[in-house]
Amino acid sequence: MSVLKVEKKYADSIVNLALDTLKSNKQALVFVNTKKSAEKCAEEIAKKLKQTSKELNELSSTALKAVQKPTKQCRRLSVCLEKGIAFHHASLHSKQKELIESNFRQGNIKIICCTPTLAAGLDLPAFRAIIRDTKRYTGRGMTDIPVLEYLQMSGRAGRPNYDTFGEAILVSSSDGQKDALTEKYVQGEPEDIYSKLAVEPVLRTYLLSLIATKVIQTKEQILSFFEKTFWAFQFKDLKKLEQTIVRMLKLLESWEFIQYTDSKFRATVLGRRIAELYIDPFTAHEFVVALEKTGSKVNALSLLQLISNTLEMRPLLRVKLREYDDFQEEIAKYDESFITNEPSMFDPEYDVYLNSIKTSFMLNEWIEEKDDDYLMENYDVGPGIVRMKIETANWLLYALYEIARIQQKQEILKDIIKLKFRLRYGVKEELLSLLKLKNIGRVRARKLFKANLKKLSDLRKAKPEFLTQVLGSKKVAENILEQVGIKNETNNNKGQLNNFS
DNA sequence: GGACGGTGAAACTTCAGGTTGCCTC
DNA sequence: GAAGTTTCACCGTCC
Repeated sequence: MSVLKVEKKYADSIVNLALDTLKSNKQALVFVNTKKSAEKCAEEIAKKLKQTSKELNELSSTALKAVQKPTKQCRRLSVCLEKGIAFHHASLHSKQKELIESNFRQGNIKIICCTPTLAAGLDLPAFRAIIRDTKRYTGRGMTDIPVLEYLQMSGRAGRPNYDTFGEAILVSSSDGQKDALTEKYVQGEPEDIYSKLAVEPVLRTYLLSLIATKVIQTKEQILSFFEKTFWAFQFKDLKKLEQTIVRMLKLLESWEFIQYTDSKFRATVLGRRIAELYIDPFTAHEFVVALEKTGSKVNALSLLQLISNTLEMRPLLRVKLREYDDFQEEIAKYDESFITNEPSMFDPEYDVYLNSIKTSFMLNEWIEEKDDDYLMENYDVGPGIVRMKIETANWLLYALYEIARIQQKQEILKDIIKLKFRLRYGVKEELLSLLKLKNIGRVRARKLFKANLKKLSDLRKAKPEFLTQVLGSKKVAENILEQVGIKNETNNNKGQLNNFS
């Protein structure tokens, strides 16, 4: 085995490795364990570099403009990109992530400092994979990452079409640690894979799904089906397995998602729909209970908190220590809005409840048209996470809509649809009618509204020059006029247009 | 004496991630 | 566990 010599110009060995990689005109991925570390690491490397280019300047400014109002995260990224260095983690806007990935493939970006996002799935090979951290925070303090994950990361080294080999570098801080890391990761065996079927949310979801699709109907069929799974193979204790399944079946029955008649389990109408929606039956049950409770007294925040308090929305935004008192006060203030039961302050679930409140507040600010910069400053949440939460929330709202429809809760349906639209576009209710137009999002709609163009009929009467001035683009203005013009002529979708306003 | 500002050490706080899932209302 | 952030004690300066 040959020894790699790297010039120790700086105290930071990652910086040295990065510079060495650049010197040999290669690319590297640096894996670290927090988002903050990824950003810091990229900055440290970028600081040591002088050269930049026209392409990089353009890249830097494109990344900065990925969202309407750049966040501090966007600015940091932009500075790094000027030197051909990037960081990559889940908080980045998907546009920025794609930009980084494609420019790394093209060779414009030389080094990416990243969290494990880039380790799995995405095919983004580099000559070097530098693994700085092998420990990560997991609820119970710092723990070693699994060997499997180390293999994922080191597997990024070596580009099939460019290099005949690659280098995976595991960084240690002492000789003692070096030996321990070598033994555990380099020479160690990956962990066994465990079935996830035993996890209750997964089990109850599949159980309901199998019954709903009539794959299994009798108790015997159900047991024999699960006996053939990997879970049973691993778990071995069939008696206990049976107990768990029976308990789940009782639960699904008590929630009225399945019925037991003529020795057969059958899904109810509601149960079948829930299986199709693919949400956790527990979440569905929470929704059913909430709908029973509310009547028609709901607002956007009520619904947002209801869906935020589900397993599907996790991981939730975390209430930080210094925010603790604030959020407790907020709960008291908005108490009437919240449909879900507040756990006791001594209940371990209480923190989760507070987190659900924070998450729903963030989403509520989004539909009050707060921008990414504001959300970053006030909720410490990046554009990428915001979009992810919105998408999940949208899916859950659709599920809630379907459950409300089946349960004949007509009065709430309109509220849910309205909220879905507001969430998707991030707007107040007053903009909804303008959003029916293509090429009009939250920003342009707000511009139009401010210019007193509040309805489609206002747009029809507007002068093209004025519209151009308001929107700042002649092309968009013409396009909008065309859209309202066409709608005017066909004259058959007035009902649809007014549906949500 | 007291307000103010700078400094560094101690104390405190925080920490990864789309498994995919729905449909266009 | 380690990096980043806040708090706090201490000191010197100025009014």
